[in-house]
Amino acid sequence: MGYLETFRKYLASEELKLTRQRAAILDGIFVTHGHFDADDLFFALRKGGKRISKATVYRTLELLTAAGLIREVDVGKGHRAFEHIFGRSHHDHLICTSCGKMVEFDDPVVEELQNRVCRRFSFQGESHSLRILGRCASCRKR
Amino acid sequence: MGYLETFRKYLASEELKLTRQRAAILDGIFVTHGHFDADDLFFALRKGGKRISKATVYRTLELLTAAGLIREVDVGKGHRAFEHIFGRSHHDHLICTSCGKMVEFDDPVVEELQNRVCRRFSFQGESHSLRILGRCASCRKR
DNA sequence: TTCTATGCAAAAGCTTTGCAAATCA
DNA sequence: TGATTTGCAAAGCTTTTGCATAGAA
Repeated sequence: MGYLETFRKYLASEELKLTRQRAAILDGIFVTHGHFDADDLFFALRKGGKRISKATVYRTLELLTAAGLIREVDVGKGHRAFEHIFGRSHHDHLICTSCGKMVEFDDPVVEELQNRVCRRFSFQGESHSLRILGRCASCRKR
Repeated sequence: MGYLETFRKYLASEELKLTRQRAAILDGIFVTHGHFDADDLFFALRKGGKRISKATVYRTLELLTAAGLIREVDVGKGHRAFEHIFGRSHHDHLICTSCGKMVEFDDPVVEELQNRVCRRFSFQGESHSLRILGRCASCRKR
C-alpha cells in the first residue's frame, strides 16, 4: 500500500476528504528525503506550481502526523521540523554541533533500551527519539 | 564550586558582568527542579518580588546555556524549555503521550550506545538526549 | 446538496532587538 | 568614568483561527 492509499484510508476513517491540496502536500513531502518545516514545504510547493496557503500546509501537517506518515523531529532551534516515515525504518540522529551535519542511524540496542526502561517504569512504550550531539570527523580536525 | 561561582567565572572569562538580575535569575532557576520556560521563570521571579524584564530573562538564559549551567530540553510543543544541569547527573526522559507525565531516568546502556554509535560514524560524542514516548500505567487503564 | 476544506487576513504566541537610562567594575 | 546591561516597547517569526467562499462526496 502506497502512502497515498494510507492517507486516503486515514482520512476516510476520520470522515475527512482527500482534497487536491492535501494530495499535493503529501506528494511534495515524499519527493524529498530529510527534514523540512512548514515554510520549506510551502515554497517547494510554490516552486512546483502549487499555490497552497500556509494555513492549509499547517493543517495538513497535523493530519499527516496523526496518520503516521510523518513525524516531528527536534532540530534544536525554535520552529518545528518534520520528516516522513512511511516506508522508512525507524532511525535516530547524530548531529554535529559545529557544522550542523546530521547523520541518521539505527541501532537495535535503542529498541532494547526502550523496552527495558518502559518495563522499569510501567510505561507502554510507543516510540522514541534519540539525538546524540558531538563533532564530526572533519570538524574535529580543525 | 557552587553554581554562582561557576557563573561568575564564566562571565569573567567573557568579560561580562554579574548583575543583580543575572544573579537573581540564576537563583530562581536553582530553587526548583524540573523543566521551565522563560515565562515560568519570569513569573516565579515576580512572585519572589523580583521584577526583571522578559528581555533580560531571555538574554540570561542564553548566557547560562553557554556557561553549561542549564540545557535546553525538547518537550515537544512549540516553545523552548530548559532544565538546570549543574550538580545533577545526566538523565533522559520518558513522557506519557496521554497525560503529559514526565519521568526522568538514567541508564548506563544509553552511554554505551552513545559511544558505540559515535565510533561507528567517527563522531566525537558530547551529549545526547533520549525521549521515549508512551503511556503511563494509569493512562493505560483507561 | 450538504458538510468539510481552503484562503485570506487578522490574531496570537514566543523571542529578539533598538535605544535611552541605569548600573557595574 | 566608561562600557555593559537593563527595561520598555516595537518588531519579527512561526503558528493558529474566524469567516466567507469553494469544493469533495
